[in-house]
Amino acid sequence: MSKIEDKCKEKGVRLTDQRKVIAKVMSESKMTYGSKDHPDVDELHKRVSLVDKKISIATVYRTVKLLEESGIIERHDFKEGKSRYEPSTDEHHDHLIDINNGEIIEFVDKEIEELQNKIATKLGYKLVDHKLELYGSKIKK
Amino acid sequence: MSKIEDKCKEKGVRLTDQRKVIAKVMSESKMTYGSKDHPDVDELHKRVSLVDKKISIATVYRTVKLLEESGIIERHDFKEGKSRYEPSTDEHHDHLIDINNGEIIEFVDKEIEELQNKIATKLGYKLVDHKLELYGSKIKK
DNA sequence: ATACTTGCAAAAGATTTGCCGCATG
DNA sequence: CATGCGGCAAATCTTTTGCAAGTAT
Repeated sequence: MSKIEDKCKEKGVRLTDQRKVIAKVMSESKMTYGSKDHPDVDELHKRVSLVDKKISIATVYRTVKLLEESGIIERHDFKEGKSRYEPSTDEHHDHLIDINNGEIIEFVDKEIEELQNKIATKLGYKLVDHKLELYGSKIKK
Repeated sequence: MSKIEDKCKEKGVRLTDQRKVIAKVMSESKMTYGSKDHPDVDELHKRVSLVDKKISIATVYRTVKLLEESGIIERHDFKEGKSRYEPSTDEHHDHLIDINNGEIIEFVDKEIEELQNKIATKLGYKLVDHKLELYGSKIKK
């Protein structure tokens, strides 16, 4: 059983056959496609279709929405017209996107997290969520 | 003549009647609607229509795209389905979005800018662009 | 004349939804 | 039985584009 399936049970999200396939595909995302994998709905649909070609793209849309609202996966809107998804992780991370080839590098930086909290507080707000994306090009050596 | 019109001339962007109206509306955005103003295309179209109701929304789309590519205005994709725009400023700033009412607070923080540069460099990238959005709720006193 | 702009409506791309049959508790 | 779920196609929403006519250089 996949990690995401586990989390669904914890959160009381009902697991149908279709959802199990989608959960499995999401769970195996980085394992199979590398740490830079952040598939969009179309890509997810292609992958689940390999397992069960009857699953419609509408179901994929409905499921990622459900999983996102349950905090099980995360949606990102990088500078394209569509959303990309990844399984939620225990430790929050941010993204650096290679502007030349679209590669996504994940990073964790405690200092920047604290700083964001400090800024929000200074402005009179409680920080609930945040988005930090760096866009850059590879330095050649 | 509006500030944005000025910048168009500097950059060699041709100024048609329609573009002048759109430039004016963008220039007066924060002056007229407050520092929290980041209108979307639909809102811009409404505002330019008050000046000249013949201007089509397609022209507004084409013009904001042009202005954005020229660096004269900036596009933001906050967590909604559509883009919002604001005139470019000399000093870079980021945004805090009130999750309860959608209000946008702008802020500048040198420290966080430096930190981002440092992170990109450490990862072997030259930082070209970045996006930082904080989402929070107002602290009551 | 040549190249750029615009308005209109149609097209496109991503996402949502109505309907209805099907599955599940 | 009652509620929720999934497939399909149609609808929606934002944004882009083809075309023909108009404008500027």
